[in-house]
Amino acid sequence: MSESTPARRRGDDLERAIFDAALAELAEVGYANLRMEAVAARAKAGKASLYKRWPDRAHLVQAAARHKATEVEPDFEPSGDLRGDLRAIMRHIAAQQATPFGEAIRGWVGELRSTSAESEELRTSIETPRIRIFAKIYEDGIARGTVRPEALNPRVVNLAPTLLTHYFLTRAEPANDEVIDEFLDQIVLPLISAPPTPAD
Amino acid sequence: MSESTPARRRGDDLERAIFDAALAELAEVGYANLRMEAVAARAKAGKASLYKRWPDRAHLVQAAARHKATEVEPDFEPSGDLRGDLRAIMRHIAAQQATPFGEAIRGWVGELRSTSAESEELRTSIETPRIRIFAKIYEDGIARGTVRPEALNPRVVNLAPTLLTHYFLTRAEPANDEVIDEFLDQIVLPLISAPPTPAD
DNA sequence: CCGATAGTGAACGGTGCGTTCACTACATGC
DNA sequence: GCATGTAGTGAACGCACCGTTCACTATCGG
Repeated sequence: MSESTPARRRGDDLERAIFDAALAELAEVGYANLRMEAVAARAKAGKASLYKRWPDRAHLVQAAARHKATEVEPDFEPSGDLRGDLRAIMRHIAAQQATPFGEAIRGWVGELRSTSAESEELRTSIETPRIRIFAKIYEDGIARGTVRPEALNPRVVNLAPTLLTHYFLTRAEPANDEVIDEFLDQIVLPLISAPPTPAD
Repeated sequence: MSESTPARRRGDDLERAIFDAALAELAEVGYANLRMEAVAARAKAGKASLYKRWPDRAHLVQAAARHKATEVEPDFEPSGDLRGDLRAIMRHIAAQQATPFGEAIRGWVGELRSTSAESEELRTSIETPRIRIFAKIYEDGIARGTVRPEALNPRVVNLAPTLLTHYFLTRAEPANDEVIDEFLDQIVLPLISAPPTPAD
């Protein structure tokens, strides 16, 4: 029968199951109330298997977040509609924050104390794909003359994600569509848009 | 003698002592490792006195942060030097984040789950005085013609604090002077500055 | 098919939580 | 200045979860 041998998992297989369990628990109870025992039970794994891999809750959650973060972002091709493209990406990021992944990030932030290689790694693994996409959009806009070349400055490229992340971290939920539009129309677009070419 | 009667404190007196102890502990061990017993011991108070006032660690820290936040910010008068004024205020905020207060904020963020009246209150009690100061600076700049009137938009007024807070939350430490200058020169000033009055 | 490797599940001591209780210091009204 | 109520102390307690250990078992590779 199907019950007799429950098919014991190992290695990456098991690891993925643990990540899934951790993220599911995060969604249900939040980082602060995450119990290692609950994660283990949910993953149908022994606690020892968790502690064999990660020294504590913080590292487990960080690893789970990194796991999710590295799942390939769909490659994005600018459509030429600058505002529309930015809006789509920003909504995508906000939607991601509404996910267990967002809860993992919140927990990670709460636990941060000193700059560690691991936490730097998590941060860049989240930022890098976002930077790539925004840079692509801005490059496209620059080529079309709608965006100022200065928009490619790293801090500027990171601005939109920064606004979304800050909003998410300091409230209970991600920015909704209206807030995203405000970010766009009041901050991002005014900053990056090329002047209306008066003498061209 | 001085030792015989240790002068038992009550009410606000005791409460302040507890806040001080909590903030000192936060500075030493961080939010994640904050122990109620340690706070009580440091404040030379009974645990019961803590739990009489706040239901748990999260509420205590939130209250301590609010307590610090409402300590009056020195009233700031714009000097006319837009960049210099902004730089001074931003450095002030960054310095505040390097303080136990910053650690309290980090803990509060990590614990946030749903929008509660208390957490909204903490957020606005931090934002409001900052908004007042930045608005004052921008108004002054508008009067002098160096700042665009659109700078008074709430999201724009909040931009500089947002950048600082996001930086602080996602790293182990607050923005240093160089980062602040980059925020100013690459984001804030380009966004708020009035165009160089070509036809005036 | 056998040895090595990796996972399971239960048990354990330790620690901090949040509560309770008998006791004590201070504050107030008389 | 004495009696009474109020607020704080400090120790103790049960509990939940932590992180570890161990005897056992399933799976993998040769």
